[in-house]
Amino acid sequence: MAAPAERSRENPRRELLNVAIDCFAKYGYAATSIDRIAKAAGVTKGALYYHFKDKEELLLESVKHRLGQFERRVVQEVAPITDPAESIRTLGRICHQHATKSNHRRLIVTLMVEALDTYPALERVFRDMMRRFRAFVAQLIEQGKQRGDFRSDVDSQLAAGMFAGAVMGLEIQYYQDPASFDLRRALEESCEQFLGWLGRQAPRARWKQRRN
Amino acid sequence: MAAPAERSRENPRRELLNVAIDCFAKYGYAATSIDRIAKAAGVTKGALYYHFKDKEELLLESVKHRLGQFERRVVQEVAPITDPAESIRTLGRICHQHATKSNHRRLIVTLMVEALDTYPALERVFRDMMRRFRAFVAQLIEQGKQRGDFRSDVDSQLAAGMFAGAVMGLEIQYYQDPASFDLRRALEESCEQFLGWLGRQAPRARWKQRRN
DNA sequence: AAGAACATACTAAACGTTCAGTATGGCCGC
DNA sequence: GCGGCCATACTGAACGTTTAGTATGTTCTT
Repeated sequence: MAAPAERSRENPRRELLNVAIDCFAKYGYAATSIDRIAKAAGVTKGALYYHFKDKEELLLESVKHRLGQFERRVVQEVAPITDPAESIRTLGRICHQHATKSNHRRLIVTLMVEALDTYPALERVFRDMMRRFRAFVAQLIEQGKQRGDFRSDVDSQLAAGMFAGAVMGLEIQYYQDPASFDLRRALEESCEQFLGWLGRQAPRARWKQRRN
Repeated sequence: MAAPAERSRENPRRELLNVAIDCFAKYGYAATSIDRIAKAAGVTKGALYYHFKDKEELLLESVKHRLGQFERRVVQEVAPITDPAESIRTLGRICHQHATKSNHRRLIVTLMVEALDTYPALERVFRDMMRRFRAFVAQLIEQGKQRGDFRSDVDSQLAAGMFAGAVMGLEIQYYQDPASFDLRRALEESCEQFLGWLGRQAPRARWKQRRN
């Protein structure tokens, strides 16, 4: 047997989960049939049901796996940084990596939208995740305020939501049109825009001497 | 006839399309069965297949309807405005309205994500739409540059993508967690952040005298 | 009475899930 | 070193359900 065979035979469950993650990230939940995962893994449906209770278990484990990896990575990379602005930039870079070099972010974004009003369990997982994410960013912003780096008149929670939104929206445009959308530059500039906004003086009574 | 019956009996096709739009916007394409639309409309499948060829025709008409309305509304409201900054703000307000008072934006965002690598026809529709949207915003930014309102050292196309991304990302967070996410404020602040960024002097060599 | 506007009843395919059976590899007494 | 013994890791077929789509019957309108 020349071996078109398959991957490392040790821990086949993990192997199947990886294939499932790829499928869910690319096609979403509904459009990923058990057969599709099986075919992609070079096995039959039975193999999947040997290792997993049902399709939902596959899904939830996929999500928890990628979500956990992403969040651990964020905490681990941001924790040692003392400058909040640099923390924000690092966050942007991690998201970029996990949106291009791996499919962490794509899995999250895709399933998060699909879950809306459709898969309550998933919906809760992602809602909680987003709340954690916003709380994490908000705390970074609070640090920046206390250091005097950031304006004190911004709502940290709101600002965190704005950051999270920018990242997600850019990612979606990239997934949808990678040929004509430069995710790296967009994310970098968005970070700088965000930091510039946080760093400026309270911008009241701007635009006084307007031309029109 | 006292008539608890149903909506305006005139143009039942339009009626059914409206119901379909609501379902697609809320549940997406795959999770919306023909029976679900029929039940929501108070009819049976027969009625739907009498007026529409198949599910895909229903979908494409739904999308084109809402997309057309949205784009016409944008052009119509923005056209008479001479100040590009005010145009951007208006764009933000329209998106807010179409994300909260109606389901235009939700339909677009939901189906756009679901279509990724799954429904090629839909994918094209949305990819083209996003390109038009970015081109439209980019042109507003160009105007601002020529008026001297905006910095000339930003890539208009890139900036347009950043704006589009911010809007989408905020909307998703709102759909997912309306109780704890204030879309109006987030959109307003994001517009101001964006305009502030466009309006400032070229921000080179900032952060020279840093504390840390 | 005839056609438009449906409802009802059905077909066919896809899909998730179950299950009986099989191949393979390690282990253990002998 | 070999045959029984068992666990792991599957295969392949079948079942029940869901769902898009169709065929045909029914009612209302004019």
